[in-house]
Amino acid sequence: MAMKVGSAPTLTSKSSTLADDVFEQLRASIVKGELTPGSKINEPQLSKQHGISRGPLREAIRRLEGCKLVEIKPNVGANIVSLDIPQVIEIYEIRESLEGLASRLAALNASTEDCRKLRSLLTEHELHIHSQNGRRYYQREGDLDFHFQIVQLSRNSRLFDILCGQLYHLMRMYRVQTANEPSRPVQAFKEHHQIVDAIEKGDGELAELLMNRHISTARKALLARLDGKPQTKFSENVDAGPSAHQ
Amino acid sequence: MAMKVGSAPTLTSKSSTLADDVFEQLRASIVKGELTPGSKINEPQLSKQHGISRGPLREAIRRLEGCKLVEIKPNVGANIVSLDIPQVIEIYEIRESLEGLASRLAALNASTEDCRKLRSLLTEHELHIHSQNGRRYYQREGDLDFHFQIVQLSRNSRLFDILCGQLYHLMRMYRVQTANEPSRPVQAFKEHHQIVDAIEKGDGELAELLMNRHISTARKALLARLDGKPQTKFSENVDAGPSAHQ
DNA sequence: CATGCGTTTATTGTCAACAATTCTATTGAT
DNA sequence: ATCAATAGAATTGTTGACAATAAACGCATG
Repeated sequence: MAMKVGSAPTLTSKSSTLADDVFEQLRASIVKGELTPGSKINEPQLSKQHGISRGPLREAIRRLEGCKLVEIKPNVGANIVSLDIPQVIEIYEIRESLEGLASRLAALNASTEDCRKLRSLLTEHELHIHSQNGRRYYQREGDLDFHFQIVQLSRNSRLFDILCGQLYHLMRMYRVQTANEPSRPVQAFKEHHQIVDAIEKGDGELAELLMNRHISTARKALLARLDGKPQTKFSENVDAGPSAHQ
Repeated sequence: MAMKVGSAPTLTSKSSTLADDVFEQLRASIVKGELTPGSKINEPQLSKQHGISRGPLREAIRRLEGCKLVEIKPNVGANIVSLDIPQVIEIYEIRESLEGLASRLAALNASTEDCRKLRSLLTEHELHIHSQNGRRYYQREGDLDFHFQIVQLSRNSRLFDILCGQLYHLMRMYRVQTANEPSRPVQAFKEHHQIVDAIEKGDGELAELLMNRHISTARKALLARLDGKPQTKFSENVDAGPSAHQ
């Protein structure tokens, strides 16, 4: 089996509980697609793989349920969630509203130093836009990194929880599922800069409007694809076979 | 009869697990204020009170954590969340965005039958607005019932989860804490009707605008109170004394 | 009298075993 | 051969006990 499921937070870490550790590991595995969407969670198997008992594992699963990464049916078990396009569109609708709000608040709160960091993040992304190998990675993660920063600047902790604690993980998961890098990198990059422009000026309403448009564009692209391929359900292999990889 | 969000599932209920049952009970207790905000959760005590073991109880607590109704610190325990005014303002900001979205979507989706139900709900509320005893109840629960219906009509399941699964419970909790019925019942009532007007016409943008204003008004009222009383932290008695209620 | 330290107690974290339910597959009948 | 019923296996739900950590207490000491 793969020894290193999540990265390495295992340095004499005492202050965290087993349930919390395995929760983060499982969340990473789900988002990366190592746990295939739609597949069933086998508690005895998973507990053995992670070297823990079923007690903490079940608590971790309950946390995953809270993040909407698994769905639990009583007396049946938990399944890794599988997003279809209509559901992703729902998420985009919510992102549109909430990140618009975040941008407006960010424009009111951001210091000049904050804006400088945003710019540097964007210029860093620009370096990777035209390199082919960096393209795949930075178009996926980098985009969400930018949005992550905006949400932080809003200084609304609950807004942060909803977006960064739930929706962004689902977005990453979806993008890994479909191997879907944003289809319009250079245009999105320009829009990011325009949003920072508005934030820099402290123009909250403009920042909100631009962010709304920015996300709305992506949503409409997805909607167009939905009309094209009427029924695209990912990962029909709802199999949790033992030792799928080895 | 107004549909309740999570009412009695106790009819020969076989298909639910102990953890789920006690989760709903605890959520109700927290929202009603029977479990005082800020107080600590004692697992042995609670498990005895509910006649279950600590295993399912801990799973229930983990679900409560997902709803942001308790906060868990490793090796220390879980505390009932205590909302101060800035946090409630954060929630209002999010509601403003999300319920605006919900109203816009509702305007696109609502059938004439849906609108009729909305109207009947409002007329039912009107009956109770002028009766003194009904005032307290319907101004609290009735208001959220209306918003609940709007969210349902949006047909965005994830939006429903966020608002009705998290934020509304926190709102109820806060209103119970402060014994705070909305301060402007008749004006709010009018605004509700205007929102239904817009939904009936299928005017999504207007519905969104009106809902935004509607919630923004409440938020600003809260903000004014914040400036008046600079530091209002509810329930300073962060005590988990034995038999706190009796 | 306050303070720091060691002990005691209580609570949380974890585990392994048991009970209850669901899934699977074999058997038998039509 | 198809379907139903049933027996078996596997998985989930639940429990009580044990270990580890944090809180509470007493005591000695400066």
